[in-house]
Amino acid sequence: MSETLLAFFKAMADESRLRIIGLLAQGERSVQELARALDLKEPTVSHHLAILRGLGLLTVRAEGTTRWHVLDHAALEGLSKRVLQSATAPPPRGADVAEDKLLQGFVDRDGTLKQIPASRKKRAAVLRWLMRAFASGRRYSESEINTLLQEHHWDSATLRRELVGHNMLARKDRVYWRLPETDWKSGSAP
Amino acid sequence: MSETLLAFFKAMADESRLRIIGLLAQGERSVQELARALDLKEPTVSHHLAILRGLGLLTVRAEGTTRWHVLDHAALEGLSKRVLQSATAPPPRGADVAEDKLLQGFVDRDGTLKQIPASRKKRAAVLRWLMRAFASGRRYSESEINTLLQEHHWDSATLRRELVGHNMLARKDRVYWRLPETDWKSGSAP
DNA sequence: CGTCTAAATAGATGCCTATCGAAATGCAAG
DNA sequence: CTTGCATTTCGATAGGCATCTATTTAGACG
Repeated sequence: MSETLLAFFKAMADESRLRIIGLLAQGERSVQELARALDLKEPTVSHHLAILRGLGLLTVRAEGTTRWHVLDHAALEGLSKRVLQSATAPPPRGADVAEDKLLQGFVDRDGTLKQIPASRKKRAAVLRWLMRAFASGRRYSESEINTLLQEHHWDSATLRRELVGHNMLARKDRVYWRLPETDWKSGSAP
Repeated sequence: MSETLLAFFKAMADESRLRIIGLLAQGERSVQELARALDLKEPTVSHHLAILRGLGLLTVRAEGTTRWHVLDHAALEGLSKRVLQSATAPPPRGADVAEDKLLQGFVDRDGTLKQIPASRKKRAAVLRWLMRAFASGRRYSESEINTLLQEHHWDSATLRRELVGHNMLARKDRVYWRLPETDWKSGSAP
């Protein structure tokens, strides 16, 4: 998934390949034609075409010894849409593998917390996930905290109390801040 | 325009920067935090942040000596949309500067030919633009020609005849092919 | 002003890859 | 089978860029 993202951007991050895409969007072209149009040698063009083929962006048709390449508009559009969606997606879930499955039960794909888990262990996992919204070293007002939490669940007050109870957030006066992750184990039950 | 496109893809074509974007999508982070999270040195992170700032993707807030960076979601989404639109756009008009203005009067943004120009000079310009759909060296059946032309105008028959009359397409039996551009000047009136 | 910390800049190094020439492959035609 | 052409594969080179160390700038605090 994420590999495709990187691969896609790397493929598009080259001027020659962008120009090739432009030409192949207009119609079929042979390697020769492309080489002449771009002022490159055939091996170079072949190299670029291989990369674009690897992403499934091209359709090839052999006619004798020459190969006619053309852009697969649908493939490009599809790939782009998927890439953009994941690139501009709202707060993504963690890269952890262990917790991820657990979270999928309680967190919607758009980042909405469907329900606050009753089980202490599961609740802790969800709270850890919520902590991704808070940077360490920064101080937050209570209203800031609520705004951030409400993006995931309506009951920001409960979540805020839970976070403090699990030693993930600390509070003094009306100011909150993130505690180091090493403290999170020794939570006193709320 | 096209520079922005390349710059955007180059900026996104790096794993470290993608991870930085991921982190800054969740909330504010300092350079230190990012360096620790990514296992990189501060100068490296600083370098990446400068590139992302250059594209206007980040918002920075100074607090003492530390700078809190955060992703500007709107900017990313806007840039992405624009980039994708131009990357997946239908048959683009020429890179010529001279003809381009002329074409804008007859060709819609989506590539539809609104009207076949009556003036011979303007008609020739439009026909030249249509020829971008045809590769040299390839042979086309009449139905292929019609299919390609109908993407731009319903009256493919007239367009086909005009293209032959202007020495842009040649015809023998029922097969058509593109003529070299040097022939296009000496058109015998249809 | 001197010191401490956070970040930016400068300069050096190493990896990745776009590009090329040369050689190999594949296909068509005599 | 041999010849010829279009393309791919191979190996080498060079330029770009991510990353590092070392240094400089800038703010906070006494």
